Amino acid sequence: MTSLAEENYLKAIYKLHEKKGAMVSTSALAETLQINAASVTDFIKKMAAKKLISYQKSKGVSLTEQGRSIALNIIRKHRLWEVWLVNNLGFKWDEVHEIAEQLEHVISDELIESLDKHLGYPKADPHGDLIPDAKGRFIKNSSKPLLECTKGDKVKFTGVAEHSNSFLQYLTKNNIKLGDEIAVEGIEAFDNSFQVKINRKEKKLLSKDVVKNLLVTTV
Amino acid sequence: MTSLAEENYLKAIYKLHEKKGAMVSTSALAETLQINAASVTDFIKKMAAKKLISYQKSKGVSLTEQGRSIALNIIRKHRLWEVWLVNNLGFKWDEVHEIAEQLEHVISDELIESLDKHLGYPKADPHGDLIPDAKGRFIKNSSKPLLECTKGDKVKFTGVAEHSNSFLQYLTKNNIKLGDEIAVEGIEAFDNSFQVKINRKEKKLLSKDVVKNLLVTTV
DNA sequence: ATACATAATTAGGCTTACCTAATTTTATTT
DNA sequence: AAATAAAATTAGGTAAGCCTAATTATGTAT
Repeated sequence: MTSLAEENYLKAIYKLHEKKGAMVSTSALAETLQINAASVTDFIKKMAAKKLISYQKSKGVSLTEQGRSIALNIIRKHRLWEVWLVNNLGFKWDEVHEIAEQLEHVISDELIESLDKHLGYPKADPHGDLIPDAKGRFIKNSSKPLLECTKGDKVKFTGVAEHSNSFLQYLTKNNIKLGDEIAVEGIEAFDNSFQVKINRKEKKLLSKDVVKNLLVTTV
Repeated sequence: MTSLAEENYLKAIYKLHEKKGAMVSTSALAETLQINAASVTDFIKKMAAKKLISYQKSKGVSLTEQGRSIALNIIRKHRLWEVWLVNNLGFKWDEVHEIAEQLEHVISDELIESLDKHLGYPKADPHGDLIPDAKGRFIKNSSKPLLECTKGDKVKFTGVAEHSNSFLQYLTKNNIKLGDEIAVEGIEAFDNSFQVKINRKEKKLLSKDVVKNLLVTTV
């Protein structure tokens, strides 16, 4: 059995590894989990003893196969619940994170497989994050930040690299939604702001902070 | 905030009070929660200090208004989740209890109100147990055990007084479902078994153990 | 009313998951 | 390379929620 705390550590380690690569530091974990670094050191030693992670003193941790598999299962559950909350219960994409943080810890394979089926086996959550299958496999996609595009590119908005409410609400307020077509009409060299046209209609100016967090796929 | 343990104690106290009336004993709580009596004594003292229950040493506990309100909220959530699991995810009525035991502790008023709406404001769960509203109020119904009926009565099966899997599966196996009409055609004085006719078609013999756990409403 | 059985409580302990303060290790400057 | 800053660890401690064993109440039968 894996405790609630262990599940949260595994998820945090997975996400930090995904973002920064290599070993995950004690302080990074402490920061994301909002737990004192001393407590983290303590806890990761116990997790290493259980073979959930491998731990090199003062160097950081990484997931074992077992740990990675559990982490992906939590992420799978989190994202499926988010789909349900948005598609079936009518929540907005900036309202579902906290609730899914609780629902992801409910234990029942039958439940999660039924939910997956009920939702029609979605491939991504409401933020465009991919949903791993029951065996922890992703259907790889090829999205990249809009920032990496050049003038003349025509792409589809398929995900966000930043999940804060303020960013999600900015997009909502500006009527930018997953699936929208984005045409890059110009890039300001000075501040990297993008002049774009959304869905062949609306012209918009997007700041660098925005374009680096919009993930897009070439159509 | 109310901890998981507190929520489980409150729910157990509520149910024991409902079944047996009056004060709930330490040993009854220990038995239902599968926790040592000494631990229960300890815990109820802390709950009494928080005004969740009132506790008379060596006499037992009862819920305060606050405790009752929390207990009813947990029960509300449990039953709404059961409805969802059966109606939307395709689970059987004997498969939902454990999952709902976990889901009932998820905290979000918005979630539970959206769920209630999504389900069409159901009045009862898949076992016929009434669902309290957000303020902890029930729409009282007038069901009674089939055992209390007499020959010639024609009633509707609206709930079960026993929630064990073996009983629920017995009913499923014998094709007896909520909403069925039951006509009492005869009662055997010796063993209190009932000769009934279900939905004006099937004749069935039901033992006393069965009829005392079938809750029915006069049509 | 006394003896006995059952229920409840007290006392002392354990584990999990956190904390602070002090110390050691690692990385960065100068 | 020494000094300093930052990160990580160790040591000792706490609260929640459980445990066992021992003791004290309560209820029942004679």
